[in-house]
Amino acid sequence: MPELPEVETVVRSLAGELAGRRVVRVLLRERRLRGGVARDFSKRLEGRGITRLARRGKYLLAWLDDGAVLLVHLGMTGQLTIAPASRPDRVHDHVVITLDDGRLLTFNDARRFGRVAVVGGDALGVETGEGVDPLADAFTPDALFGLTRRRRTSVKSLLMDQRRVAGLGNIYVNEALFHAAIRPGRRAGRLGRDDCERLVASIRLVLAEAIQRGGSSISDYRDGLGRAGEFQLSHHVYDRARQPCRRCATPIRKQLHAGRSSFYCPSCQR
DNA sequence: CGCACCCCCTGCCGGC
DNA sequence: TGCCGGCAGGGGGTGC
Repeated sequence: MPELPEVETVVRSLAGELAGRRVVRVLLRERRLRGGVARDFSKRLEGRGITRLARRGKYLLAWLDDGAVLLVHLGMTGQLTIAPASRPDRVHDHVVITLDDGRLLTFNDARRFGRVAVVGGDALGVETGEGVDPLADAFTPDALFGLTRRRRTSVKSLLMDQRRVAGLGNIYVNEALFHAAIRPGRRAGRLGRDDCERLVASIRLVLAEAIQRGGSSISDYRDGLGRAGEFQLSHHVYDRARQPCRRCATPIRKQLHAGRSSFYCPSCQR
């Protein structure tokens, strides 16, 4: 599921609900999430106030009033939702946080690839990585051009490497490369400045539209209030193998790159 | 450095 | 109908 637009949508849907709230109680029902949940997770959260929400790459950050940060990564199937106290228990509800207004903030994750942790504010960089956020001002054509120099890897692999660019996953890389008319398998080092200019603009545009439509709900994704997104209806290539290109009607091709499916139009993309 | 493979886990879908 | 293999938006590790 969740790439930058989905995490951003969760952040936006929860920001007003959580800012100023206090954590009353934490019920940790499953510690076997990615990396394992630390023993003191609940203790570091209980009694703390939540000051504000933010996003870094695919991480959701909730700043606490002691300077620490609750960090949530949704993995593939994670959902972080707020609901009335009357919400019944569901399968895969791994963390249930009771807030001071009685509502429940719940982390549900069928596959348990997600991660929750409380970390010191100064450890954020180490925990979340330092890749440039593609919506940040620092993500310029020059910056991307620099990242690609002397890189023999594919442009798709490079863009999905969270240590370099933080937030893009399989859906939005494929969509952005289609918009920029660049094939996923192109060697990063062979991109020209003009390619990087188009690619930065395409990434920004695709992400902005996706956020506007509330993200892509392929199957599991929901925002913080439980609502599905709609951007999957606007996909041009992702999960459209053998279907006609929306621009030229050529069948969309599916191909494996480093174990992940790539989708592209062999006519529009070069 | 780059990549081909593993792993982690559940759920769903299509084929037989 | 039921079973089984393959695949899925995530990341991490190893060995070549």
